[in-house]
Formats: sequence, C-alpha cells, structure tokens
Amino acid sequence: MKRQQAQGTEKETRSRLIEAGLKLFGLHGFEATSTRALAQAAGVNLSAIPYHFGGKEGLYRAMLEHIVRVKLTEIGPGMLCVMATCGNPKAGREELLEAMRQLVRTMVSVMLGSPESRSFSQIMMQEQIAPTAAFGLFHDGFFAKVHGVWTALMGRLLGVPDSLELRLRALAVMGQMVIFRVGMTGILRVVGGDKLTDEHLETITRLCIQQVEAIVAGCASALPEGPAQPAQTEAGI
Amino acid sequence: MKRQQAQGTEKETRSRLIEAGLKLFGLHGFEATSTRALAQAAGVNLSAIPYHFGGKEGLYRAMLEHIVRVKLTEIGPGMLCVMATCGNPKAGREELLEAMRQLVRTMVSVMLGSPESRSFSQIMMQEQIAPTAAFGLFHDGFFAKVHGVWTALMGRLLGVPDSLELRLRALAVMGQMVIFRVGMTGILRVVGGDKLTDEHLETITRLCIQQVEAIVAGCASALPEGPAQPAQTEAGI
DNA sequence: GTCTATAGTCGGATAGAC
DNA sequence: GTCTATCCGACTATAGAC
Repeated sequence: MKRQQAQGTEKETRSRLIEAGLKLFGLHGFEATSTRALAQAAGVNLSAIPYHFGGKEGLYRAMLEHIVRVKLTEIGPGMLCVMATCGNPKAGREELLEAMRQLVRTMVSVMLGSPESRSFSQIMMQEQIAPTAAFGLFHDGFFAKVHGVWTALMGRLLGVPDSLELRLRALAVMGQMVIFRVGMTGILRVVGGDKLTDEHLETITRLCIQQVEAIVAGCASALPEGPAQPAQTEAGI
Repeated sequence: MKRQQAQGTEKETRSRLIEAGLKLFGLHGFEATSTRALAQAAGVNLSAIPYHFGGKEGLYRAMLEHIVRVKLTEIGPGMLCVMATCGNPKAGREELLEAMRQLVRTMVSVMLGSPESRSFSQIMMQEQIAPTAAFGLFHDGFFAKVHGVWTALMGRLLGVPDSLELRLRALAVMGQMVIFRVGMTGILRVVGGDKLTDEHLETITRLCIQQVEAIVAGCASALPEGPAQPAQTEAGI
C-alpha cells in the first residue's frame, strides 16, 4: 500500500488540489486551512503542494485564478450581450428592460443555482472580509466587470450619464440579488430546508426583476426628465 | 518586570478579552485566531482565557453574546417604533413610509457609520460562511428580528399578508443596504479612499429610500389591488 | 514526480507557584 | 486571579530515497 489512493499520476494532481482548495479555502479561509487537509481532500501527497505551487499561498492564488476564469466564462457572453445593447443608441426601452431581465436571471442562476457556486461565493466573501494579496485578481477580473455592466444598464434605463451616484445605485440594485448568496445560511432558516429549491429561485428571480423595473420606473421620473443620453462605463469584458 | 502591562487587575480582564476577540475573530475567523494573539491584544496573560471563559470557544461565544446585546440596544428602540406603526391599523401610508425611511437611516448608520460596526459585520459574515455552534445566537437575536420588521413593514406598504414571497421580497429590499457592508472592500475601490465619507452615506441613504419607495409604489400596483389588510410576523423585539 | 521522514515553529490547554 | 513553565499535538516546508 505505497500509494494512498488511485491517482491520475499526471498533472491531474494540480487540478485535484485546486478543486480541494476551492472547497476548503472557501469553508475555512486561507489561514485556517491546513496543507494536510488540502492534500488529504485532494488524495495527493502533502509534498505535492510545495512542489506544484511553491507553497500554500501559490495554491491559493492558482485556485483564485481558476475560479475567476471559470465564472467569467459562465457570465461573459451574457454580459457582452448586455453591454452591446447598452452601447447601441438605437436600443429601445423594452430592449433594455429585456437585457436587464436576462442579467438578473444570469446572476441568480450563477450565484444561487449551481452547487459549486457556494465555494466561489465563500471565497469572494473571505476576500471582502480580509483581502489577501490576490484580492485585485478577483476584483478586477470579476466584480468590477459585473458592476460596470449594471452601471451602464441602469444609466441607460434611467437616462443619466455615468456618475458616482449611478454607480452606488447600481450597487444597491445588485444587492437585491447578492444578499441571497451572502446571507444564505440565515435565509435557509427563514425558508426552511437545507438548500434553495428551484421554486425559490424562480420566485427570487421574479421578485428581483419586478423590483428593478419598479426602480427604473420610479427613480427615472424623479429626475429632470429626459431618457436619452447613453452612459458609458469602463467595463471591458 | 513581572506584569507585562498596566492591568485593571479586576474582571476588566474579561471585557478586554472580549474587545480583542471582537477585533481578531472578525478579521481572521474563529479557527485562524490564536489564543496567544488574543491575550497579547488584550494585554492579559494567556491563561486568563481558559480561566475566565473555559477556553477559546467560550470567549468566542461570550463575545458574540456581547455584540448582539450591544447592537440590539442600538437598533431596538427604532425597531419597536416601526413595529408599533405596522401594528397600528389606523397608520396611514405616509406614516408607514416615514417609518420605512427611518429604518433605512438606522440600518445605514448602524451598518456603515460607526467604526466598530466593521468587526460586528465581519463576524456576522464569518458566521454566514461557516456557521459555528453559536450561529443561532446571532440569527435569532438579531437577523430574524430585523428581517421580521422589514417583512411587516413591506406587508403593510404593499397591502399583502405575510407569506414566503413577502419575506423574500423583504430580503431583497434589505440587500440594497447590506451590500454596502458586505462588499465594502470592493466598493472602496469603486469610490476611492479607505472609508466611506459622510457624503457617501447620505447619498446611499437617499438612494435606498428612493428605491424602496419606488418598489412599494411599483410592486403594489402589480397586485390584485387592495392596500388594506395588515401583515403580522413573529418578530418579537 | 511522488513518496517518507524530519526539522523547526506554533497551536491550545494545564499544573502549580505565588 | 495572575503568572511561568511545560506538555503534546498540528502546522508548513524541506531533504533525500526511489
């Protein structure tokens, strides 16, 4: 019994460690996750971590790069589509609203739907609480892009140019969806059960869409009036 | 040099440790915080932790009980006032809206205003990511109460009885404020600076109030029509 | 490239002096 | 009630066999 587990014996070792890191770093944070636990969860030898990644920190960074890449692949096309609509001066109100609805569906689905989204969100939250050296990787690679799309979309829907206020408004709007991820543990106590059902997700999607529609309707009318000029942001997907 | 620091030499030791726990547990989480770091930050001897609290876990629990009590004192009166308005069948629309505005102001102020709110939020987030045995303490003592108030208020404003959908809607509404706390690190990169200024807080408060008003206006009209029957929730402050 | 063995450090808890 | 000294287990990383 020399080898502890059946192993791919190739550099599958790397991906197994990244997978284990995704789970354990998310659950316990960077410091509280031991290399022993990582190696055991991945079914590889302890020494594989310094060998392949130069150490625990290298594994963490590789894991972060991995998930940012994966998540961006999931949402990238949808965001490009929305940005295209926002950048098109001829896009009508209904077209913009439909782009917004699609964006809400994507966010709810990506954040709450897939089971692996849990680990991703946990790591994002860990980074928000106590940012590591790799925080910029997540922020520039993911958060800023999503926020940029929402800012552009809200700008068009409200008919206002880019501004700090618009960006804060976009954040508040995103918050309606994000809270279901960051407050998941408490929310499960409210709705009962140990995971959100598909029915819950549909209700949440419907409510969020309805509320964002109400916001763009109610807040645009509070402005000088003029749903015209497009807002440009720097989000380069 | 027997004594390392000037010490209160009484059971001030307990409160010094709780203060240190609030800071360090919030920053690094339970597991990643060492008793040595706690003792040093509090300026007390390492053995004081097992002596006064039975161990690291006891200190964590005592710290959690402490902050839940403190935060509830901060927001309790305001919540009672809102609940009274919600429970009053004669309360008019404008009265309910004013209660909502006050609730938004309180939440923004308590979550984002005071400097010590940072540690509190960090610990709440840690518990959401990886709940400890003490999670119920925070959930029942704090989160459920705030959520209950928002649910009751939204029920009255929308004129619908309590339901799962209403509770989810209340969560989404709360998310507009909560995101500025949980996403603070990323948001500071958006607005620049290392803390939110008073001006930012005012803008955020104003935007949130305006958006909640838009939501209750826009979403009530999408219902069978009938802004009458009050919604009761279980929130017993 | 994968393993064992081990170095060197730090973790929480306790015993017992005062 | 506060201190020092200490136990013993767990930690990351490395050296070197294969």
